[in-house]
Amino acid sequence: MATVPGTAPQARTELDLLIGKLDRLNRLDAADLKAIRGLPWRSSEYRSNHYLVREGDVPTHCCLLLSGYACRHKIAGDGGRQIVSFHMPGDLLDIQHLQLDRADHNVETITAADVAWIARSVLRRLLVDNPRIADAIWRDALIDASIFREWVLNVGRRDAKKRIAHMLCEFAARRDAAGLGSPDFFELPMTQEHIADATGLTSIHVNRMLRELTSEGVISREGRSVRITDWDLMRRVADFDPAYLHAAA
Amino acid sequence: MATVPGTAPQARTELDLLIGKLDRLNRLDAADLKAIRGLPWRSSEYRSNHYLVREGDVPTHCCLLLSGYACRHKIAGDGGRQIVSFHMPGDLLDIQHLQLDRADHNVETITAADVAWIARSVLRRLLVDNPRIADAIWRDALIDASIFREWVLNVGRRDAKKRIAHMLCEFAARRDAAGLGSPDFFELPMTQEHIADATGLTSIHVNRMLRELTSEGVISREGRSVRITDWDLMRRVADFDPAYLHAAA
DNA sequence: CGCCGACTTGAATTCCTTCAAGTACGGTGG
DNA sequence: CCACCGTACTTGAAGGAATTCAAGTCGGCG
Repeated sequence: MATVPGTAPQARTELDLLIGKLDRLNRLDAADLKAIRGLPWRSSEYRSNHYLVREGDVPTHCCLLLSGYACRHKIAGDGGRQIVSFHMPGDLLDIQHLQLDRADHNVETITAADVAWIARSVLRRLLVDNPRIADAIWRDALIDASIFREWVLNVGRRDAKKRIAHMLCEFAARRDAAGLGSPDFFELPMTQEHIADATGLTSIHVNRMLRELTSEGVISREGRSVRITDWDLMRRVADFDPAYLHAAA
Repeated sequence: MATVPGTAPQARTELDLLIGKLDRLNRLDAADLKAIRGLPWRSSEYRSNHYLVREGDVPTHCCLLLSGYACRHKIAGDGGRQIVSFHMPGDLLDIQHLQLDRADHNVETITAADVAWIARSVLRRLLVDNPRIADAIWRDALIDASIFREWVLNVGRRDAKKRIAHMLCEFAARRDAAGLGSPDFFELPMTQEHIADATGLTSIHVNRMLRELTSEGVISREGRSVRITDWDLMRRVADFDPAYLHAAA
């Protein structure tokens, strides 16, 4: 878990994913880029299944995922886990802590991951001084909320196969929009248990449904790699309409 | 559906609920109050089950609920409806349209309601000019997102009785926090079908679970009025912890 | 080479849905 | 005033999607 102070500008290509994302949300100018690149932050490496934030924490820093994958989740009274979002490199994991003092959910790595920590106060100042960045980040937070709404629909009103297919579509579409690779073929970072906890199912049933999606020719699999063999069919099976992601046209 | 231009300050007690809510989220000063009271808006009355915003719309105005109740919902491909939030007087119903151009869900009245419409551009200017108001509104939006996360958990990982009980707890707690009345006894504005569509169940099963909650002495009912007879038991049955509402201590 | 986590498969069970009636209530018009 | 109607609510029985329980396989790693 080496800690690297980020000082030299040329060492900060890690921020390029975030900058690209914010620029897509709201066109940034040179001053904005300079402000982001000048942010003081320190990064740490973590193994898979490491808690970055725990429910109840009073965070002093916000975290940015530089590499690897993470999720946010809540634990029910009976111990059941509900994953509420998946995250990929370039995502801010807990931007709500700019305004809310206490964490209402957990943030945990799924794979090994590099995370940049930025002080809350520094980030707040950045937003006050750079309205374009502020707008971009608020848009990001509001899209986050839109995704939660779609997840409520997914878990509340779709059957198991559609839920899983929809989750795969969303992962592919967001990955594509973030410039992280093709939406047709990709390696899933999450286990079938992660998928189960995100879709409100058991991992056993996820396994069966993935099998069915495969046998029906919607996807093909090799290990954790997935190929969406028929996107047209997939969209129908998953009831997937990417409008809720509010990705730039 | 009479339309009343809001011009005379003394006619604007309708805004007091919103002002109270924002002040609770982030202490406002006299200038803030003046700015809010000076907002140009027009209000309309609507019957129950009236669409205020439709998925796909490009809204020019944001709406504020002055009286009555409303919900936001999405429709699945098979026609199933998923309600993603309930709203009460004083709530801004679609603040995300400050930043996002296209509605990703519907907003519909549950009861007869008075709604104030405020132009997007006017609201944006208000937030730029009044940072305290901006912070309050962003906090509100982030709490909204927190509630969505809890709903994902509710629908994904709790059984039918817990889901319904949790929804009742949330309604009571938010109503109480907004100063709209006691959390122990209240009239539900929504039908059992609304409850079903919010919890991912059928109205038939909602009916049976309400019956069970009643026979177990957790609640008592008369028409649509509900009394929570044993809050301690209710919290346990519902797996309810109000921390996610981020209500001021 | 043996162990552990992730994945796979089958059978029994359960919670919730679907289907099918029927009741209660408020509003409307004859 | 009351018959009529529509909406919301209630109840029972049958069916089904997903869970639970129980084994067992596969692959990577110490």
